[in-house]
Amino acid sequence: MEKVESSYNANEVEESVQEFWKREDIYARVRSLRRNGPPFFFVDGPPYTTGYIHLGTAWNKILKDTILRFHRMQGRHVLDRAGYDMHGLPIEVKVEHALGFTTKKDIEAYGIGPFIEQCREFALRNKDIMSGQFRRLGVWLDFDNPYQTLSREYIAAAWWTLKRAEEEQKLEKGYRVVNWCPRCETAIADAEVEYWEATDPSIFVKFPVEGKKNEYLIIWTTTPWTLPANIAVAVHPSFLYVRVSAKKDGREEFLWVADDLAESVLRKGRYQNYEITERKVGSDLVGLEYRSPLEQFVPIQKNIIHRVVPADFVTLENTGMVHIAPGHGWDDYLLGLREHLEIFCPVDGSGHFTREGGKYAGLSVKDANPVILDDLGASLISRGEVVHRYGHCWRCKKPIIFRATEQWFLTVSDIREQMLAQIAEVKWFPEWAGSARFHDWVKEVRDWCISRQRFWGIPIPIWQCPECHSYRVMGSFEELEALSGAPLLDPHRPYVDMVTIPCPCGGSMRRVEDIFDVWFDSAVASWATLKFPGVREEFDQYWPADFITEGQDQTRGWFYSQLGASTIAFGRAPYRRVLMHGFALDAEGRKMSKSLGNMVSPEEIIAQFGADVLRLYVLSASAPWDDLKFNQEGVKTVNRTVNILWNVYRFPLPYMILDRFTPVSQEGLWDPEGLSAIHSRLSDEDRWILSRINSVAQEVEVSLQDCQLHHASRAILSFILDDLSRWYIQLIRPRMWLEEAAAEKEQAYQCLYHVLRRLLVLLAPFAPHITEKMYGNLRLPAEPESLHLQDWIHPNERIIDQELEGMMRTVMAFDDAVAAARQVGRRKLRWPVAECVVATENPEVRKALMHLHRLCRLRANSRKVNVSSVPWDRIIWKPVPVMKEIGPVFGKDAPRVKILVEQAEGAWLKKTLEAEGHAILGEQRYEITSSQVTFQETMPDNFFAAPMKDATVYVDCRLTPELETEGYAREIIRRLQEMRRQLDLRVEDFITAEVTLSDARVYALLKEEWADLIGREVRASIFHLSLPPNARERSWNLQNEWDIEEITVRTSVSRLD
RNA sequence: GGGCCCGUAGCAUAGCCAGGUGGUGCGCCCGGCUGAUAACCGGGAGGUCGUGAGUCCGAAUCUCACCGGGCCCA
Repeated sequence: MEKVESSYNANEVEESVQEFWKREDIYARVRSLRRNGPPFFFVDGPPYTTGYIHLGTAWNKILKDTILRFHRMQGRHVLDRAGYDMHGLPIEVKVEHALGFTTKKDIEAYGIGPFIEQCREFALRNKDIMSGQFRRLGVWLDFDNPYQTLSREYIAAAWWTLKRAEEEQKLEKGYRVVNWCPRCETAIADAEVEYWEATDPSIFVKFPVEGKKNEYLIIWTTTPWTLPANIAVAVHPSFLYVRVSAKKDGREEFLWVADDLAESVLRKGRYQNYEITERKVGSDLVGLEYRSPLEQFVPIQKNIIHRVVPADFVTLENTGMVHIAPGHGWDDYLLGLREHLEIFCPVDGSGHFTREGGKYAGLSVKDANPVILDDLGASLISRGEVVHRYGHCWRCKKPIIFRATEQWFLTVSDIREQMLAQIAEVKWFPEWAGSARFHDWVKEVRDWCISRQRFWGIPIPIWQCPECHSYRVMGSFEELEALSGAPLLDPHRPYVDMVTIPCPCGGSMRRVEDIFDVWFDSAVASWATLKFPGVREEFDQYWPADFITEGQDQTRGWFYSQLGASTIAFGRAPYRRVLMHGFALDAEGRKMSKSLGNMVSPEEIIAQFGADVLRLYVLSASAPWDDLKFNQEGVKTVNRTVNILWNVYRFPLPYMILDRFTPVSQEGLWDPEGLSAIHSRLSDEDRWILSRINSVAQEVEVSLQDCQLHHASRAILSFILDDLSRWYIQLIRPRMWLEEAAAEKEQAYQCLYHVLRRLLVLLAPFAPHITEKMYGNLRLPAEPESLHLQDWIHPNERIIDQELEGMMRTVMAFDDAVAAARQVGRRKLRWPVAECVVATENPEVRKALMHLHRLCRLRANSRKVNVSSVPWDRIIWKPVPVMKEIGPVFGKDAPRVKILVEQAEGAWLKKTLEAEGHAILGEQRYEITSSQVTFQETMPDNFFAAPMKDATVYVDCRLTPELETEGYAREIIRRLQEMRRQLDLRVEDFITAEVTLSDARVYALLKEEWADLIGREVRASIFHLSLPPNARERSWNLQNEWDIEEITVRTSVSRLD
């Protein structure tokens, strides 16, 4: 053990600890220590390699690290491989930007090979940056050997999984409407669409009914560019529709529209008046044919037979008639299949009209909008704008469109029920994350479009013959190499695209050009991280995962993608327990985002307070599943508590070292059970703190098992602050100062050491640096070098004494009340008082105060602490006449009665009235009743009161010469100690000192009994107490003059060598 | 528009599932302590428990509606 001179400096402590971990390879040693323990298979949700971490990312890893450290200490062999998500559009977009590209054509011109090399380099570089940031948080995952979605072994797992899907007949090629990003020129999954408000045209258009003059169907749309692809109009079969005759600009028209909406539609179209000429339910309109208003601009439209079709999804909004373009909408597409409509999609991958788009060919859909509006001419009966939520590509943030294209799907809608059943098998924290939230999401799943028309990703291992159109799925590189007869050097594009397979039909199979949706990458993480299918043993031994934890946004993301892929491949969920955590928000409860400029960087907080404080803050500030509102004050508060912990730790060290203290040990190892032999001989406060540390251990253990990290961390923080620092340390300080060897001092050392060692174990998962630093200094030479090589210590329930803890709570309350009463009586705590009386009717309070009498006297600095029943018999009850009652009863005698009441003996009168309801006063024998008197409680002179729970505390603040003397003595001692400190003396140094008093009376009081004691207390070998004329003239190291209760005191101190 | 979660003093939170005087921390004001000291302790003020209705003898807690925030979806 060594003294710790400096106060807590987070970065100094943490840097030295991290350096120590690195130098001694502690993480590897911990892994090797737990190698043979029961396995705990954790899968790290892979962060995307953006190159920076934000508060939410930090929180995520801190949660993981704390839980994993807890399990390691319990002896579990924790599989803790970190993971990174390294493919996909965000990186492509970054690289495109760096190269100044705007379209896919630019990339193709540049060359896919060089392009993906840049992507790879970007991902690898950022992975390393992020690993460094995670390490600085104290996170112990295997960052030296993370799973990486771009690695060969990882890609092998993805290929294997697709083959499994094919075997299970869950892989399907389909011509379907998908979310499409025109900028990225690729399909994107439902999970990749972000919705926010956007302004679009809002138009009402009339479609001429075939064979009728001036008769029209009216539809509404926000996407004019889909009108060239219109095939049908949908009506609700049971809605009522009307044909109205309306006039505009003198011309009569017949318009079909839903009955309830007719008026608003006609007003929008500025029709002067209208008249209903016919009514029909929707089903009777079905089959009605109409023509496209754009047929002169889109020739193909002339050949299409447009008709009215029924659909349940039609609502009574706008016109009640819905424009259907099966090539441009999901509902439209499904309806098209059912009604055998043509799937017409005249828009290409970049969002431009094809030749089929007629006049609009070459225009982007956005640019086509105004042209189409012009071309509609009189068919456009109203145009406006609408602000609505619209989908955008979550990678490039551009608005998406819907396009019917050929894509590859996993038909997860087939296994919906199976997935729902698996969700119920998983243990969710909190429970509703699974039973409500995830369940509701999976209930609605559609088939998963896994193909993307991009470059940087896992190539989809499907080879197809351009001649006979048959295709084969490659389940492994070996399979491909065997069939193609060529080695596969890199499974990425463009290298893999060069590999061809001979087709039985005589053709040459080529790979389809698509890559996987990146969600498919991470979906296979739980087996890819075990190097499955390349290696089989670990998978058999560990899979499925014991635990994963991610943010609530991952419900639709990783929780789902893993479940889908795993249910297909293995028929079950790939995880057993899932903690869904919240989002990091700013102090106003808003989402942190770059555009709002309210991002909090973990690095800033670490620079100021250190990683341990950040960890404890995020873990204690809110329940893991609630959103975390970041609050700087909260961080400061945690920092204060950590600082106190440091002070609590360094305070006893000088004394322990001075006394050559050695903790109880067995074979050189500290013995956690070592105090049991002397437990019954320990003082109350010792047994209490031992009980408390076990109670806290119990709470921490139970809370951690239940993912209640906030409860666990708060219990520890409050133990440090309230129990250890504010109470136990204060109580045992006098014992530490004893000069001679004494059992009570030794016991205080033992107990404090025990509590600190236990606390370190509890706190290690939460704050791994500071605890490691403290452990390094407290450990015995034969013990492991690192705290993290120690086992978790389970609470010892035999040591927990609920009754004692309850009694101590009462004493703490008493302590507060005494301080309050003293404050009223203006008597400082340093000045002893003669007596404290606690008036109570609560037997528990009485028992606590009697039982812990010594502590009460010590804390109150009182000669006596007595317990009384209520009312305290020295309370003076001053009778106060109630004239409103007395007046009417006694009439003109009232003044006389008033005086009699005021002069009556209060205690007697109160007791009599309470017992009999009336009392007789004076020679005239006036009969007084309860309602005519109230009693004012007054205390004996010099007593001051303060309330505590179920009791009142009375403190006698009167000074006697004896008390006064001690008070002055304490004041002088304190100032001499202050001077020792100013001189920077060590605890063991001796001094010579002189105290000169301006007041002869006080001098006389002190001289007699206190001079020696003052000298001893301040470790003065030579000590003089004097009056001014007698002060010795000599030179001192330090001289001070003080004003103590109106007496001038000169103190002089020199160090004695 | 739908699902889930959250809304308690200036700020952050406990209590809510199993209804019965609303706790705690920070900040603020006042005081104290000083052999942990660029620390620490006590006291005080401060609350329509988002709003409104309902159930009940009794609602922060249960129910419904609405408002605000978050995540997800359409």
